[in-house]
Amino acid sequence: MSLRDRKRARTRQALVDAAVDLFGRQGYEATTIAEIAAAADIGTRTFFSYFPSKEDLLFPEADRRVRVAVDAIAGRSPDEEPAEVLLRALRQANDESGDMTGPLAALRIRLTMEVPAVRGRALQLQWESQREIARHLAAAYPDRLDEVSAAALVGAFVGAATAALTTLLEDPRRRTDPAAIRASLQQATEVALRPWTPRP
Amino acid sequence: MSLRDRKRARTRQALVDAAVDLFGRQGYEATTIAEIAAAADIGTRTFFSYFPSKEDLLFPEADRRVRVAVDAIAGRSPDEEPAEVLLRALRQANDESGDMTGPLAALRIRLTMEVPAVRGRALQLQWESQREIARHLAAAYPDRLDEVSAAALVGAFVGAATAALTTLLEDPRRRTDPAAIRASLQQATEVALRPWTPRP
DNA sequence: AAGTTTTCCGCACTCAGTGCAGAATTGCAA
DNA sequence: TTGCAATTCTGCACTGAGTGCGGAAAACTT
Repeated sequence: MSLRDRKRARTRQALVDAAVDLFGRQGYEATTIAEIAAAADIGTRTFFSYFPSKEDLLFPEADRRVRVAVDAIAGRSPDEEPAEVLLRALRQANDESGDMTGPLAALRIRLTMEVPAVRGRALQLQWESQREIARHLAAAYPDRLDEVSAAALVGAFVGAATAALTTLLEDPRRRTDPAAIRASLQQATEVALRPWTPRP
Repeated sequence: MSLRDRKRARTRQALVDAAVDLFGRQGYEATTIAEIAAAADIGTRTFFSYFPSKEDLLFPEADRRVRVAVDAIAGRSPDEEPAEVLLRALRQANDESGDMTGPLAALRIRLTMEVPAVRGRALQLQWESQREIARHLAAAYPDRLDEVSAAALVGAFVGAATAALTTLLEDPRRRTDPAAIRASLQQATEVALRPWTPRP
């Protein structure tokens, strides 16, 4: 890794840190990009060569989750059902992306609920991830899933998990309890996948 | 309906018409709000008392679909399963909202795929609809569905249908033909909902 | 050390969106 | 019809996101 790359990574991280700090202290909308850039000690104009928009500061590793999920699909075992692979892939994406904890994650959850622009960006990123995963899943099971069915399967799963998790996180009591969250996520995935799994 | 209300409705429609025309001819991003307002013969400033943003011009009846779906839930028969009611509600929302045909609908489909800002708004509106429907469904089955399960169920339905429909509409041949769109919608909901329907 | 490539960043700009205050329009009552 | 109150319209001034451009600065290469 060259000096250039290291410096660039450092600046990028500084931007995220500055943003988390400022968003947390003054709120999202009250913080301008100029302030964030100043706090990270770069010119305002330069900000846009690191992030395309203000919202993206909150999702600095959006592609990593997708990569993990895609790898999980690639590493399927020969007798796994599509729904099983998908379940494993999404679980792995949540576990391994390492993005579930820390101040950034907490802030992201809060702002996604409170600020429409952030929610919009979150939904858009999720949508793109979902499509990418569906493409890979369809490619992994060319004779069992056409593209439309794969999209429906992934859509059902992600939709159920997202909706359930959001509803859950709205309750301030449950929001703080990791065990409750994990349990409900489990419940949601079961609801979503039940129709696709073989019945007794 | 008073003069005021009628005039207001007429202006609102004029804005949508002007926007459809301009978006279609020059593209979405190349059209400014000032142009649209001028075409509808109102001041630029006044635009924002009709629509909160440029994107919303493409979704002028966003609440109607939700109302239809909620009414459908309210009119359930006593022995209907939650999934059946939901299926009927979503079908009805698509059929009755009358928003599936005409130049606005065609433009909306195209721009939702092509312009990120439009897609973001579409996803956000869908998200809100979904939550509203989930709330009503949970209220309709207080002893069978808790809030989280209802959210998961609706999320799975809507997610599957949306993903399937989008994948279908990506085919440029189908996208231009209203009959094909209707057929695709039918097909998409069938694919998406097949797993939930009773098996032979 | 000199030249090449990449990154930085100030400047000027466009456009979305907001607050405000006054003008215009409409509704209502006498 | 006229006069008054409520609502709506709209110009003005402003903020902030985001872009294009061109030159300065930094990093890489030989």
